[in-house]
Amino acid sequence: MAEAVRVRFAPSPTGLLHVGGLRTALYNYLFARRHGGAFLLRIEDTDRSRYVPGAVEMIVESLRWAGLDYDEGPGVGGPHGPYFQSERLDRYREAADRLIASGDAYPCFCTAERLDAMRREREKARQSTKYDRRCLGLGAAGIERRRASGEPHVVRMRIPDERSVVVEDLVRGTVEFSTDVLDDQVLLKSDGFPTYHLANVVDDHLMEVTHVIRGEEWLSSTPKHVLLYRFLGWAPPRFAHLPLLLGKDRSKLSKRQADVAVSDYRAQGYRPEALVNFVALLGWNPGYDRDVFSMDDLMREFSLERVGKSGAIFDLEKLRWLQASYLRSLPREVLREELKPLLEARGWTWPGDAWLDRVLDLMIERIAFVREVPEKAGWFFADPAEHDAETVAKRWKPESRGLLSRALAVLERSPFDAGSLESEVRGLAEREGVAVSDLVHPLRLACTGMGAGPGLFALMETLGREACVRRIRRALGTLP
RNA sequence: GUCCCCAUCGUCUAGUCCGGCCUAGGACACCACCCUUUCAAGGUGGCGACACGGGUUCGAAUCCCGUUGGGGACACCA
Repeated sequence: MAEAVRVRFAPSPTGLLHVGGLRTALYNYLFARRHGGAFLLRIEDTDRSRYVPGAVEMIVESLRWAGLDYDEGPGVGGPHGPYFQSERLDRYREAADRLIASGDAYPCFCTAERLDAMRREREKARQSTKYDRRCLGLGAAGIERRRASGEPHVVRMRIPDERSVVVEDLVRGTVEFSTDVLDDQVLLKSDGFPTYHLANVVDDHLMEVTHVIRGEEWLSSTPKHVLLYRFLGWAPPRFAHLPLLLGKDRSKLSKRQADVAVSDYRAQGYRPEALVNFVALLGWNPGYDRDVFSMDDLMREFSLERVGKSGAIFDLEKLRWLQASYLRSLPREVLREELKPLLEARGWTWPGDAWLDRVLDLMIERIAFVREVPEKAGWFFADPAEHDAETVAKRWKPESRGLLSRALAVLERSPFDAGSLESEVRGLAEREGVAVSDLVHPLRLACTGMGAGPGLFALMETLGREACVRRIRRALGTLP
């Protein structure tokens, strides 16, 4: 119990970081931080055929963006390196040799073709498709001869007969497997690279990992790992298998069902705090009614005991809500600086920072992403190209034209602050004997081209007299 | 097919370990109302679930068994 907690996130560099991977990494990270332990990143690049150049950098970048800094791993080093499995081949080879020597593993010369044929046949006969152990009986001399002749081979673990293997899982409790459903797993491939199972066990031991926190898809291969620890004479780590993240159709979340890459969400403008908060709540809860958590809060509160067992659908609605609320909590300067390049990209200019802050103040309650300012309120920056047809149909009445031209006359002389504008317009409405809204709606339509948006008087003040007068004149000219 | 896991509102979930405090709580979404020049934001309220069947018990969302449903794993991929 006094041992220091060490956990790891161990992705394979086959593509972008997946939101499911982000959650796994997050739980590992939070668990480490909560217990004052270490969080390591290890790259499981043992399948050279699936290796994607640049994937490591993309994964690291996504983790960094999300605020998950690791204590040991690529780029930061550490006492248990290297942190790329492809650079640790000698360790796996050594472990495999030990297993062969103890009789817990054996070389296998069967070709992929033979294995295929065997599995097909067995499947037809409705038998288990486990390896038939043809190479288990090979004598030492035979093995040596075939090895010497350069015949390719793998190393398989020898699953003991008729035993049960118990996995004590921190989230699932005791799970029991019978060894006769376990296959003689390949540990070392013919190219000399280890499979996941061997590499994972060897590295977790060598890196002194105390808790293996990973997705539920690994639960069924855990008995093999437990056996490997036993064969090697090592104390196994504690296991915690997290419920899966599901797509809308309730199957394991994958591409095609939604955007799954962390970078997709980043590109759409989601805040890392929102994504992290959202994903943290998919499978974990604090035990009391609260759903907004900063990373610090999570570090303080997280515990594996409160991780659930059932899969959670990755449904974006709550993420959008979190996103909007995080956006509103951001300082104006941050929003402003993010907004500038978006405006520049459209060729729009503005009077200065203070003015931009006013725009932001008027828009902040109405957006979830900074990019929605130019998308929904471009009229702050450029005269509207047209007037929204639906609004025209709904708000532009026969008497609107006359009302608007009289309003124009008033506005040309009125002081242009929101308070004065409001009392002028209200005064006019009273003199005309109409409702304030009969003036407000046409004015909004003229000034913004739209039927919805920030309060009219504040918006007009921000726009300024010149722009408002120009737009009202233009509306008078184009509207029926 | 075999093995393993899971099962409370549409979604995320509390409650399940240690049965009564649960006429099942919260959040998102949705609906209504309030605020209001619009749209939001905010406030108030509403809609809405213990998969099913058997037990055990004075009493079961909670324990047991079964059924059904869903998911995962069964590669020289991780």
